[in-house]
Amino acid sequence: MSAAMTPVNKDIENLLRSHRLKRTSARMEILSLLLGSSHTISYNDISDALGDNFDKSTVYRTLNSFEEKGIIHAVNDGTGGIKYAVTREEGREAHVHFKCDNCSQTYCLPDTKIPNVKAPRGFVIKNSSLLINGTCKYCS
Amino acid sequence: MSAAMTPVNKDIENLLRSHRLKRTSARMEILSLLLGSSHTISYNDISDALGDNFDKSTVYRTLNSFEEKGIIHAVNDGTGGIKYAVTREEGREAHVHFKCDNCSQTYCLPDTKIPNVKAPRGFVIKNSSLLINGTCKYCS
DNA sequence: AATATAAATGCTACACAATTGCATTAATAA
DNA sequence: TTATTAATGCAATTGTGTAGCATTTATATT
Ligand SMILES: [Mn+2]
Ligand SMILES: [Mn+2]
Ligand SMILES: [Zn+2]
Ligand SMILES: [Zn+2]
Repeated sequence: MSAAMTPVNKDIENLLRSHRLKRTSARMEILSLLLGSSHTISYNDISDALGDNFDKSTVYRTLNSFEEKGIIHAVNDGTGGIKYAVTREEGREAHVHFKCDNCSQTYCLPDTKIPNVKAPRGFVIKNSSLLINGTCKYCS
Repeated sequence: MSAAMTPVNKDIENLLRSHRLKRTSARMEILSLLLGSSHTISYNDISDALGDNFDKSTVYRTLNSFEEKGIIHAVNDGTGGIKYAVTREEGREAHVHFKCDNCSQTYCLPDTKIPNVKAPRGFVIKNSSLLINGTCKYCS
């Protein structure tokens, strides 16, 4: 409570304030996890990392709030259960996600954009998501 | 039971026999639904169409059998719950799926192939799935 | 046609992800 | 400091899918 605030904490507070979200410890800790992760994380990852400090519904509601505000985005890698990652500048455009068959982590590839495809007559494209499976750079 | 067999039923029987699956009424009816559908269908679609003639586990197991044999393929359109479609000749290659925001049906686009993407160094691609959202040709 | 065998089915229970209503508590504004 | 509003915890509930096991059925064999 009285310890000097780390820059990271300041960043998180600003992020919350800029989206008009109250600064609660659940949000601070969950957002901190998300910001510090190189890959997408699930409810279970959060639950494991934070113990049972927060109720399941709080965690899910927190993730939903972040997503509504655009702070994070959801990734469905087909393993049942949604994963999330912070949306960084380069990743605002629709980017590819990569699921490693070996370590089963799912990564944002913010610089790998989804190519345009031409749908058949009558199909109007709004947006698209591309999931790649394979071996990630840490496993190959 | 004694009515003349329709050609469609013969097709279905042959399909089952060619994959060494026993001809049961669950399989006949579920495969008939799948063959007759222009879009992917879910467990719930099957359950609605067939009433409670078949147990939930039978339906799921039937779908899993069909998928293992390659008769159908699974599509995850992010709505929670897997959908299935018969794999037709043109669709054996990885093709795009289209989820309509209006009618919320999900379609195979067997002629729209998934473009190759170049992943960052170290990421080895095995396969990929591309889901497009928008308005389908029946809704536009 | 009767029988044997292996597979499919129905039932029940369970697993897991996620959501909801509601009373309580905490964060911010005034 | 108080009032207001939003967030939280808890318990129950929903939704999707799986699993064990006794029973039934499809098919091959006699
Ligand atoms: Mn991403
Ligand atoms: Mn398809
Ligand atoms: Zn990996
Ligand atoms: Zn439509």
